[in-house]
Amino acid sequence: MTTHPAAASATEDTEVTGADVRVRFCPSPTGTPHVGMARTALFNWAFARHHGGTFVFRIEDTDAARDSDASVEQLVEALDWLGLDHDEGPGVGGPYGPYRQSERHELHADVARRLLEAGLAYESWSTPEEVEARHRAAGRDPKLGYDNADRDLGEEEVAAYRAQGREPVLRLRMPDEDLTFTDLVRGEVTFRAGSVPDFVIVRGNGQPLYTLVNPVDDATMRITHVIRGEDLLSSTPRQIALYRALIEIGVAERVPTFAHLPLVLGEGSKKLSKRDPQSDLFLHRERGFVREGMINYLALLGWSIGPDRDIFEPDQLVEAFDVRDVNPNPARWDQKKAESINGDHLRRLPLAEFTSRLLPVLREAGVLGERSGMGELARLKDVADLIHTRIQVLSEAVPLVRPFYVRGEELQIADDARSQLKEDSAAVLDAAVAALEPISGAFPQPLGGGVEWTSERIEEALRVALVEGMGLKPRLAFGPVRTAVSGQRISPPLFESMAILGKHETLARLRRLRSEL
RNA sequence: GGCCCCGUUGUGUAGUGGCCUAGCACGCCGCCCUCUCAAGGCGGUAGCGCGGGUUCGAAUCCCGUCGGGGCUACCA
Repeated sequence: MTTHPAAASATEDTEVTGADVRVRFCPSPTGTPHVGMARTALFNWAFARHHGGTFVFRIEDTDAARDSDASVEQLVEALDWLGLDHDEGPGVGGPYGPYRQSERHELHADVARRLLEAGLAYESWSTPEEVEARHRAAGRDPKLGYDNADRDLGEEEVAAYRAQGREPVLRLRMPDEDLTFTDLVRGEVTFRAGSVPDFVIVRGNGQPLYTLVNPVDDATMRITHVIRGEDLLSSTPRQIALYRALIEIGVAERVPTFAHLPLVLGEGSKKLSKRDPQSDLFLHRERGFVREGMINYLALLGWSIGPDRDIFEPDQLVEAFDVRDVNPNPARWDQKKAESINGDHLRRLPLAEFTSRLLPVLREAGVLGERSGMGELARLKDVADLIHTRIQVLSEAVPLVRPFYVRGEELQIADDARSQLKEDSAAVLDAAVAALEPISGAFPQPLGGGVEWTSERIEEALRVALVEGMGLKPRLAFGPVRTAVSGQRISPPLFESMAILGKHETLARLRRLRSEL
């Protein structure tokens, strides 16, 4: 992986390191942010931060028909959420701006003209139909692509085409030699001479294409490492050829180092498509992924921090990350693993922090109002403590927390919980009420203490009454009580829940279910 | 079809000639803990695609083969 090929030129063999590193994330703003895109951004960011280099954010809005401002905003929001801060970009500026491709047309047009003047690019008049017809006539595969037929046309031929009113595209002349480069992820990669035809860099209508604009912007922004998805691997020989041409006309000073990240696959083995809901970064956020969990899982898609560990914080990723360690195998998105990782991060959060991350989710779900009083928030912290180890994504907190914020009469008793009740449930609930009645529900005294309504007292009283008194197995004894208190078959710890609800509310719930039996 | 990439348990990975009777994590199964569910602890399940070499010795090197994937636009 570190073996060096006979370098095509010195500028392709020397890799920039340390603070001179400049990488970029340059999505085209179409649609909503994709997890594969987020992973690409993450690795670029981690690489830059690890080396103390520069992370550039550039909007590649080359395709006016598909690009949208809404998408640009979502991209920014995604980077923001993940905490992938950039040093240069549309919002923050920088010495190599502008950072929106659509604002760089003059540069692109100028470079195209110079390429043409230098004879490195040429005007091409063939239509796709004509190319295909020529292949057929020669008995070749019609799907071979452009045949370089317009490379060296004579004056009269050009004049004839022009007389027909045709508008030529501009093509870059590909070198007639093998193209080899060292990919930081895959090692040495070689494309055979002649396997890549001369490609279009400017449309007939004068519009420059991605094939031109992307390397030109990278070159002029002095990008040193191009870290991107494997789907772009096959366009690398074209870009290297273009870079060499740019160096010749003085636009680029070097060919950057490339690193192609493995694809992110969905279920099965197809590339995770934009249509797949699992590819939608914001859907995961809505489901309750936290930044730390998402970054951790994303990083695991092709990389690992060590042989016996896979939970780490963003700063530990930065500390350890090297794109050379990225595995070239395609990685499958595994929702279960992703949520497990997220659950680990949730548990790592201090209780106060965990609680505050829960707050917006609970408000969104209508469990809490937009404005909460001190009492409501204090109770939330107690409840959060009970569910802290019980959820993997924040949205799972909603059904667990809701019972603590409704009044007894509004509490929904789930069907599966109700159907589990036995004939003796009425007697159990009666006994529970009788056992709890004597415990004082008084509020704590100013200096603390004096509280009798505690989980310990509650548990003790119920055990004596139900387990010892009625001779019931604990799970049978507490089942009906749990249903009455939470409305659920499974709930946070029962006695602690009752302590939080308070005596009045607890007894009301027990009596209510009792009355329905 | 052409070009290119990839191939370790179901999934993600560790592994760069002997430390590998292949480690870790998720998943799955079981046990412990236990008021339910989690968390936690313990144990189990399952893998080097295949075939040839090279070597005293190969998951690791070479060749072939099979399989999967990407690209193949006047999209990005």
